[in-house]
This record gives sequence, C-alpha cells and structure tokens, in this order.
Amino acid sequence: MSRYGGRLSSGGAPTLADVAELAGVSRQTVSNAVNNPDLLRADTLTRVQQAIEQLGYLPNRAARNLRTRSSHLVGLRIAPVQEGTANALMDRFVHSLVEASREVGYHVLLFTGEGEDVTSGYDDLLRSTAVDAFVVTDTYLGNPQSAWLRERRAPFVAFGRPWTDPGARHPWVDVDTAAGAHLATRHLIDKGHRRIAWIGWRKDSLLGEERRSGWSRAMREAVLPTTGLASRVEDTVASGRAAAEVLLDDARPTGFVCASDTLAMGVLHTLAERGLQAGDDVAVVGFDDSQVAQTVWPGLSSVRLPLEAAAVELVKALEGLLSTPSQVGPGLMLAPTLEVRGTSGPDLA
Amino acid sequence: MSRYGGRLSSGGAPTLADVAELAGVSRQTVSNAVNNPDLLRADTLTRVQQAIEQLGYLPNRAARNLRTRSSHLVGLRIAPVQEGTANALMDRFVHSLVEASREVGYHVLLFTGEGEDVTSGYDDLLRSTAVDAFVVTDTYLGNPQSAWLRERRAPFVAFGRPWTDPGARHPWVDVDTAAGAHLATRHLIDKGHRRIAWIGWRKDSLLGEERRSGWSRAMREAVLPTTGLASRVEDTVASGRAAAEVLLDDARPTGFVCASDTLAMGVLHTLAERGLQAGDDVAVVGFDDSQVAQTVWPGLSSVRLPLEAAAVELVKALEGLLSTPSQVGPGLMLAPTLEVRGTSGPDLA
DNA sequence: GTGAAAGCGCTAACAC
DNA sequence: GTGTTAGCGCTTTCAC
Repeated sequence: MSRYGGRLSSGGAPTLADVAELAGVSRQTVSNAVNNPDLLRADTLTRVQQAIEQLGYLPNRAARNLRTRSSHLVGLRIAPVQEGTANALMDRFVHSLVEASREVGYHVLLFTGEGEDVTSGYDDLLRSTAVDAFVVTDTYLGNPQSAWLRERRAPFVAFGRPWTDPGARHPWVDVDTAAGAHLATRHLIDKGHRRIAWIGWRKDSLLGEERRSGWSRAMREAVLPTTGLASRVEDTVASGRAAAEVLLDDARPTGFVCASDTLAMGVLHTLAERGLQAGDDVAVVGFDDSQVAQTVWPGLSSVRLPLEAAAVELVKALEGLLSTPSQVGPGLMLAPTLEVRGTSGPDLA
Repeated sequence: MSRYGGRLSSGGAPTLADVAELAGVSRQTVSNAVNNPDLLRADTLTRVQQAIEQLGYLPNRAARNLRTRSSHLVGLRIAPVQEGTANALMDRFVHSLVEASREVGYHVLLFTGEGEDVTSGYDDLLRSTAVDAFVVTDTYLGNPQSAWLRERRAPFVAFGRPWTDPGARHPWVDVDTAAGAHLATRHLIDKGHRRIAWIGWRKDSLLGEERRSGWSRAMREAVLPTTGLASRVEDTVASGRAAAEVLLDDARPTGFVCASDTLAMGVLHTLAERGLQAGDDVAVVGFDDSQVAQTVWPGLSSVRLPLEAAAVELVKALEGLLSTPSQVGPGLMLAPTLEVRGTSGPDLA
C-alpha cells in the first residue's frame, strides 16, 4: 500500500480518474474493477488493481453515497449511563455490533435522544439520509419508536421483541430471559434450596414479568412454594436491599433470584449488614453478568445474555433487510447462560 | 413539520429544487436560506422557510458532504470490554461525546481496531473520507496512532496527553490523575490513617507512575512512611487481592489507595476473606468511580474522572481544529474529584 | 469487455 | 439579494 508520489488531479486524495489515467483505462473500468471485478478481463483487472495499489486509492464515500443513495451507516441510539446501578449491557453489545457491521461494510453511527422526544433523533438522521437503517434497542412497552419507524418506512432491526405491537413487520432478535430466570432458579433448586425468593421489577414491566415467570415455573415444576416469596420493586440497589430485608424477615428464603445484578447487589448489601455470608448463608443469583457481578466478592452468579450473538444476528438481519427488503426476517430468540460464582454457595446438605 | 402531499421531483425525499420551486426562488437561494440565512431578505427567508417546513425538507448529507468535502463525522475507536475488571470508562465518555458533538453538528462514528494493527481502522476511514477527524482515547506510551495520524495530516484530538511524543501538535485533554491519587491519599490521612498502602500498575505504565506520584507526594507532605507500602501489579482483581495479602502481612497498613477500582475490588476480596470490614477495619479508595464502586457494599470510595467535561472540551477543540486548523489548541488538564463512600470508613480516633 | 454520457443533490464562485 | 453556471467523485445506462 505504498503512496504514489506523482501528481494527482486535485492535490488531495486520489480519485477514480487518477487511477484510470495511471492504468490507461476509463473511469468506468476502474469502478467496475472495484465493484464488479468479474466483469473485467484478467489482465485489465490486474493492471487496474496495481494502479489502485500504487496510488493508495479508496473510493470517496460521499460520492458513492450520493450516487447509490445509501450511506452504509446504521444509527444506534445510546442512553445515558445509569449511575448507581450495575446496568451496562451496551458496552458489550455495541462493540460486537460495530465489529459485525464492519464485516458487511457498515459503520455504526451514534446518536442520543434529545430529552423527551425519543423520535426526534431518528427523524433528523432519517430525513437527511444520514443512515441507511437503525438498530433499535429499547423496545419496552410504550416505546413509540418501532411504530414510528414503521410508519415512515424506515428500515430497522430491533434488539428486543415487539412486545405489544401487532403490526410489527421488522426483524428482531431477543433473549429468552424467562429461560434465564428458570436456569438460575433451577440452579439453586439443584443445590438443595427449597425456599427461593424472587426480586423483580414492577408489574408494568413486561420484561420483568417474563423473567419472573421463569422463576415461578421452575418453582412450580419442583413443587416448591412461591407464596410470599416474590417482590416487585424499582431497579435500584436500595430497592433490592429493602426487598431483601422484608423477604428475609417474613419468608425466610435461603436463596434469591433477582431480575438484575443491580437488585442482586441490593441483596448483598442486606446480607453484609446482617453479618450473613453470601453463598454460605444465603445464595444469590443476579441477571446480566455485569462487571459488578464479575468483580464483587465472592463473585455474583448471574445470568449472562448472549449480547455478542444478538448483535451478530441483528447485523445479519440488517443485511437481509437492506439487500432484499421484501423478505421479512422472522424474530429470533436466543438462549442465555448462567455464570456460576461464589454467591451460588455450596450444595446444601 | 407536516409532510407535503404534493408531487416531488424524484418521488423520494424533497430536494433543494423542490423547495426552490415551491418557494418560487432559485436553488441557490434555498441553500443560502439554510446555510447563510442573513444573506436573504427577511420576506424571502420567511417564504423559503415556509416551503422547507411544508415539504419537511432536510439537506441530503451525501450531496453536502461531496460538495463540502467533509462528512461532519468524527471517528472513535472503541476497545473491547475488559471482562472481569471494573474498567468501563467509555460509556460515560462516549455518551457525553455524542451529545457534545451533536450540538456542533457532528456525529460520532464507531470503529474497532482489526486485531493487531491499530492504525488500519484509521487508515480506511481516513482515505475513504468517511470522517473529518478522530477522537483518540488511548494515548498510552508506545501507541503509534498519534504519530501515525500526524504523519498523515489527519485532524485529531486526544483524550490523554502525548506522553512521550515531543512532536505532538494536536489538541488534547487529560485528567490530572496524580492530583486524584493525592486527593484520595490526603482523604485517608485526614481521617487519621498513618500507614497507607499504594497498589498500582507496573512500572512501564506512565499513567500508573503518575498516579503513584500523587500518593507518594501526599505521604511525603504529611511526613508519613512509604517504604514497603507500595506494590506494582497487573490491573486485575486477582493481582489486587494478592498484593493486599502481602501488604497486610508485611506492612500492616490501615488504608489502601489503588490505581483502579479493579485493584480496589481485589483488596475488598482479601478483606472479606480475612473477616475484616472494609471501612471499619481497613479503608480502601479506588480509582475511576465505576459502577462497581457505586454498587458494592458498603460503597467503594473512588476518584472520579470528569469524563463528561473531557468530552465537551475535546469537542470544543475539535471544532476549533476543523474551522481554523492553524490554531494549535494547547493541552488542557482537568481535575478529578473524590467520591467518598463506605470503604473510607469513619475518622480514626 | 470497455468507453462515453449523464446525473445523484448540493454549494462555491461569479454575474446581475 | 438573487440567479446562473459549474462541478465535487462516483455509478448507472447504454453504445460500441
């Protein structure tokens, strides 16, 4: 990839015309060499490729974008960090999304919602043809962006199923978190626990209810009690701690399964305050496999979401969507795994 | 922002020509209305703006980019998440960077380094004119990208000072982490601690040595001993734990200041294993104010870097760089703060 | 298989 | 102040 020392057309980066001149062909042939190599005769192709190499030519994106009416950019809206929580799924997801996108010739463009109006960021990007498509990540109930994007015929794929949108036609990928909660609960049952509490989110969270169903199903299957063992609170450490206090006093569980690592950390607070050993005295399993779960003593067992795989699948769906828009990608449900750490404790006698 | 129902030129999004026709002016006048409004007469401007509003017109980016030879995109390389550590500075930084960029009309484009060759990702983006500039975040010693970018006359700003690059001409913003370590150490001294240990990084980390200097200066100023109280290890929880064990056995410190929350978590592991109460028995202060520090019991005191401010300053520098490239932005050093939590413990008697 | 012509939508430079 | 002209670098269409 040596730089050509000669005179270029505009003094700036080499263009198609520069390559064409050097190779002694027309501009069109160079374009074909780049985009449809099999259209050229072998020797012409070689000659053009040498010229490209020599000049260090790379197609100008703006020109290509203008001509092809596509930017090869996908938009991703990122939410602010929730300080004081363990919630940080985006890092892993974003990195994987960027890598997977690059492999199919796309780049990820970030934007933020301007305060209240979630759709404003999408609108600008869409109407100014800045991105070809979006990756939507927060599809929780009541979020208008899916329906909004559909109305505008904006191509998008979603991480998260269309919970209540019956008209949804877009490809989506989601994680079966009920299976995750089931996995976590089953894990504690297998260790000998009989009274396993659930700390989840408020009832209006469909995702929370789904996770809860995994716990209750596992308990039901094992013919274990659930009455008085469930709590629904906000997703904060303080709420998790308070819920754990009440549950420990009233229901005497020997294990906790939580809808998030944030809530699980709250449980660990309560245990620490009462001089109880997480793992030895009371088992705790969280959700999301956050860095917090990974680094806290003695290691917080946690359900790990396959974020990397989700991103890869989303990019696949995106590729299909943009190449053959007619084909409706079906939804894809991925299975989470369980990371077993110290707070699972030993097998009970 | 109502959508115009009428017939558009190409059946797609409205263009400058559509607006011009509707407003009864030339395309150039519409362009001026958008980019140099004060060039128009008030009534013309109003008429054009109404037409723009009516059509829901937004300039086509590709066309504008091609013409102005700028993409209004800045590239940011993101590294994979370091699993098993508490290190996750990027989330806060990226969000702030995206917001600050948007306010000056820029978007952030993400890319990843393809394995070994750190510069390859930059090269492609640069030569294909995909981005106008870069934000470089890992300026640690030996990282070739600053020098590489300078050679290619690629505009960039750096989060992190040019540690050893004497030829550096680019604007940069950094955090005075020596001041942070000093703050943390001083905090423990003020609480009555006399034997305060340091757990930092290996000697070849200039950043690690800088942080260490904050500790040693604070100790020296207070005429306190440092001999045998410092440890240099890798940035992992296990290393922090091992270092804490040795230090507790050999040097009997009552407090620890660590170069990262990851190392501090290692100290907490050792304390928990020995039945010692973090805060009450031994004080611990970390670095980075990670979510781990915020959620772990009883709260890990930690030095907080002003990442949001750093991002804002970088965007300012970027703006200056791209509008008046001649003006060399000087380096800017920001001061960290200390988040005091439970592991600081009570004041000693 | 290769080349010539046209034009994507916009803005810089100039004329009026 | 406003309109006209030209062209950014590329790809699509159609001759040859």
